[in-house]
Amino acid sequence: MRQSGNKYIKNWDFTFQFAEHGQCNVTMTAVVGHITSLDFPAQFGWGKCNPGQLFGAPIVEKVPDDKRSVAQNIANEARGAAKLMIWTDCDREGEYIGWEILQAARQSNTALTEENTWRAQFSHLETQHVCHAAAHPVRLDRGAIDAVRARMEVDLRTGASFSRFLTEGMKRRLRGELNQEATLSYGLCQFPTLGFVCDRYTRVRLFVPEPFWYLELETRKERVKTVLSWARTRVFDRLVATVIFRQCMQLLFATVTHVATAPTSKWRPLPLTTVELQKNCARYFKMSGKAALDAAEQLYLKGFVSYPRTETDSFPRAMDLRKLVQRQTQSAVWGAYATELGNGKFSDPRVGKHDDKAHPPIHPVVFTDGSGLSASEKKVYEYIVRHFLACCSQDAKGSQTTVTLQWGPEKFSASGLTVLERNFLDVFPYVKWASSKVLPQFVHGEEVALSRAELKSGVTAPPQHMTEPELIALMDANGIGTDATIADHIEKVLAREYVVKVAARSGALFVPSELGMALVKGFDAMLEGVSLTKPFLRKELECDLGAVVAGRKTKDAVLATTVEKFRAVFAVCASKQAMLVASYREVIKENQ
DNA sequence: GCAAGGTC
Repeated sequence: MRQSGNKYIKNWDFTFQFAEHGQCNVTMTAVVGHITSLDFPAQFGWGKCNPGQLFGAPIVEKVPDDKRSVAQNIANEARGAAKLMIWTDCDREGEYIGWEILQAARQSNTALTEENTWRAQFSHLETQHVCHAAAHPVRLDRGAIDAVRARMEVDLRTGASFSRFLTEGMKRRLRGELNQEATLSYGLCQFPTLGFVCDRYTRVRLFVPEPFWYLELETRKERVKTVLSWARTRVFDRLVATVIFRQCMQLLFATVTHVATAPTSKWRPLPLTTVELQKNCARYFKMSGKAALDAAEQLYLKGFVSYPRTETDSFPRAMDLRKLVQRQTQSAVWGAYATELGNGKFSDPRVGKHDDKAHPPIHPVVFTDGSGLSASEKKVYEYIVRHFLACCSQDAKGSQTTVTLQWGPEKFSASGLTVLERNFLDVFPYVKWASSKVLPQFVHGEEVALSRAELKSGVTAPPQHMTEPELIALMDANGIGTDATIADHIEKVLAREYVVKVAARSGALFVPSELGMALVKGFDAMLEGVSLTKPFLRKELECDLGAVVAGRKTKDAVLATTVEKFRAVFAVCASKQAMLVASYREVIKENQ
């Protein structure tokens, strides 16, 4: 092992027998994410050109200062190499990073080309799997490389142009009204994130409560009171409710039309992904998604848990999960449960539908009793272990009885649950599933006397303000950001003071600031038929990038149409900038 | 001073 010029990177020399190339002298080294970043040449820097020019400006690849040692190490080690083999994550970004590595290597060795560069395909680090990857390399995937390059260009051009436009334009026109220190940024991910928060806020503010009416029945049998709810749930017309109620009231009995008892179960969780970890830490521990991810990363660097950024919700078949369960038996808290699993209660985890082809689900690797960990690291470690043990358990089993009564023309029902086997629930206290009161024995066709029949009324409740787990779920569902960046985008809209985090008894809530609300209202007012505050443009881009990967579209075609689309949107915004300013003053006035 | 993506 030799040190490199970067303290995180070591160079390892060994020999290896490759199936295709025979015995080779190998140097294995590493990078730390992307090596290069896109930027505009100096003459297109901030304040040096009209922001609208950035849609057509040249773009250059730059090695940022903190990556110079990484690029230099690749160049040093590649000198004299006959072949290059890429072992980065097997996802789109990993493919592009592989291409960046090839460019860095070519700085010292132009004999290296895409023709003698090989790509190992692997998604976890089991020995067998890694050896198979070494023996069956493929080529770098041009489609994936092109797709990432297109994404980078679109993000840069749109982000830089709109951010400069907003920061310069808004501050100049709102001198004395807007904080002159502020940076007003735009990004294809941060604006939809802001949009979700504003949308919810507006729905809460504009909510008009609506009265509704419903029928409720009660029977008393075997001295047990059973409350039955209406099959229609509720109606919003008082007259309709009254007419139905009068009709029913002529009958003093209801008839049992259906009674059934069926087994039911509460499913154990799917193998843990990053998004799920962040949502659940936010929900159960009131941690921010960012704090949860940071803690998980620390745990990973200390060797306690697997790689924390993954979208995969199924374990590789070859993984020895029982061994991982066994390591948890020494815990004073969940050790007994792990021991039970080892003694025959182990069950193969459920198989989810997501696979990022790069990492397995998050799981504990090494046991720790938590000493030496921070408070958040302890919480996150315990969550990861309990989630993993729950995955390797059986579903909870129960029995559900449902009874349906016919009262005149209307149907009513009640159900009772008996939990028979708790299984994973014993190690996973975050999920609640409890037996309800046992229903009395109803018999099909039986006429039941009613102890109470009521026409009740209620009022619809407003939606609640946005919570962090809800926001994370919305971003995930709409393709805003990735497992690794969702928390960053939330931090970004907070840092820009577009969104404010308000403490509440149930956990933090997100509401837009006046500035955030003004931007969303302003952009929505300026534009027709296209929205910068909704997730659709990002989704369209992701869809086009998928087409590039699949070879249905070329990078240049996607870039041409996407950049043109944003150039046109930018032109509209630039011509209607007064509307943004008006929107800001309007929001301020409304709040006074 | 700008994006979003990767990561110790």
